[in-house]
Amino acid sequence: MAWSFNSDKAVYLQIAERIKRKVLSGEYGAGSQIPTVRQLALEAAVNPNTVQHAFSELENEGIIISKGTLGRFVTENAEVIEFSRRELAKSLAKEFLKSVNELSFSNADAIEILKEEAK
Amino acid sequence: MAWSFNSDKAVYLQIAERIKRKVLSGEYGAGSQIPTVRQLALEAAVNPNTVQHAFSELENEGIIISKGTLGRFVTENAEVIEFSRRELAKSLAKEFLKSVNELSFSNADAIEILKEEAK
Amino acid sequence: MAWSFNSDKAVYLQIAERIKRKVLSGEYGAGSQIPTVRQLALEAAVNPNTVQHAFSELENEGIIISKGTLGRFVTENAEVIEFSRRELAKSLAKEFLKSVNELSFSNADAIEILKEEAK
Amino acid sequence: MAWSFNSDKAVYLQIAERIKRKVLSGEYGAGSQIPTVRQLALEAAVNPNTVQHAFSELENEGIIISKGTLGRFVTENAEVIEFSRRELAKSLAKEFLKSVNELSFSNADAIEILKEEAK
DNA sequence: GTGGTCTAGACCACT
DNA sequence: GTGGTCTAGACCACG
Repeated sequence: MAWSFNSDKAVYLQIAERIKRKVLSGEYGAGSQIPTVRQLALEAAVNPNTVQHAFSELENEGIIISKGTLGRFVTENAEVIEFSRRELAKSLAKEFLKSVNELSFSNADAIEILKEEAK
Repeated sequence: MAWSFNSDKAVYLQIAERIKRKVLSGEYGAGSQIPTVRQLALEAAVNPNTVQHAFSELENEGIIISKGTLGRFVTENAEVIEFSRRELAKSLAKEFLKSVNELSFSNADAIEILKEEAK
Repeated sequence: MAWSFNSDKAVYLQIAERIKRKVLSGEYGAGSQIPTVRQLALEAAVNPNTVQHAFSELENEGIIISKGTLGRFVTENAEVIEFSRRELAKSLAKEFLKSVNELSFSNADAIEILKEEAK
Repeated sequence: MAWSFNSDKAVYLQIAERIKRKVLSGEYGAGSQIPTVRQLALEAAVNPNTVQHAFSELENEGIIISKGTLGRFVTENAEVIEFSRRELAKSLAKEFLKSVNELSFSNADAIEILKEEAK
């Protein structure tokens, strides 16, 4: 379970983010079904509408697809997933850069430090 | 003010983290005085004991030094600050690596992506 | 006023559609402010959330932009508007084709009929 | 059955329109019998008088013919059907033109767009 | 049962 | 005041 929310981002965005990561990491494989609105609402202890809102975001990105009464599924379009995967990685990279820049490290420093850690 | 706490880490560690960043980023310069326990407790809307606990952590790392009744000050030992700065950057790098690894990117991929974003 | 809703499409989509047409037709010029959520909700006699939902759609398309407490504005990006304008025209053309096809007219017939009417 | 009515046109005209389309599209072939007033009234969940009114319209156009106690039938006069079919197509063309004109497209643009979609 | 839509009403921050 | 978020609860259609 372990649904904990950070207070400074909208809950529905945090839910969307988690689902997204599960999809992009492959935990939810292409074409596989996603837990229902009501299930997730129960687990996360939020209103079903909030989960609905989260799913809307992911549908806009094309990551998940609603098949009406059959439930929601991960898209089978590998390109969409690949694109989102790369975009997410890029945004993580930007975040990392921003953080180390605030510590007065240059971008070149950041790359050096990362290389060191990557060994 | 905007003090918001993430629910999955102890609050006192989160407070320590923030102060630490301010020191390492230079916002609180070497030798400069740090706001009092009461001030910070008020801003963060937490118990003064919690702030006290946060300070203990930073004192253990040698980043801040208590001068008794005069208050607390950022260490003037540049080496300590430099060391912590680098340690923090390393841990950020580790986090970044961990995140992108979860997206099925290799460390080499991570470095490539970072280089791309660093431009 | 005259807000009448068709029963076979979601109300929020019908609201979005109307706003969209006003933008694409130039009635709401680029950069101009759009009526507030509450105003439209009042005029249309629907819940503010429904209007909010409508606006979300248009924001996803990039047609309108929220400036937080200042209100919502038509995008100043002429390309986005031009693109949407053309897309809408295309979908109207498709609808027209579909309708006349159901009357057993060929696409060539449709073009002939249109040319006749266009004089 | 899914009979849904638009709120801005008289219901009897909407019913007439639907029956007319079924005739002109060939779903109701020349000379074939048309469902009874009662059947249609039931399906559409409206008062039989409303359906009666709709039939009157179609009789005036000569599209359907009442054979007293035997019921109502689609005219076998091919010219009448052909004429109505063309008139309906024309009015659809006018509607299409009007819509795209409102989007600031010229009639020539409309024809271009239609040709593009007709491929 | 499922997703989808809508209402009524509340609270928050201030792009 | 504004947009934004969230809750509680309802109804609908059936992908």
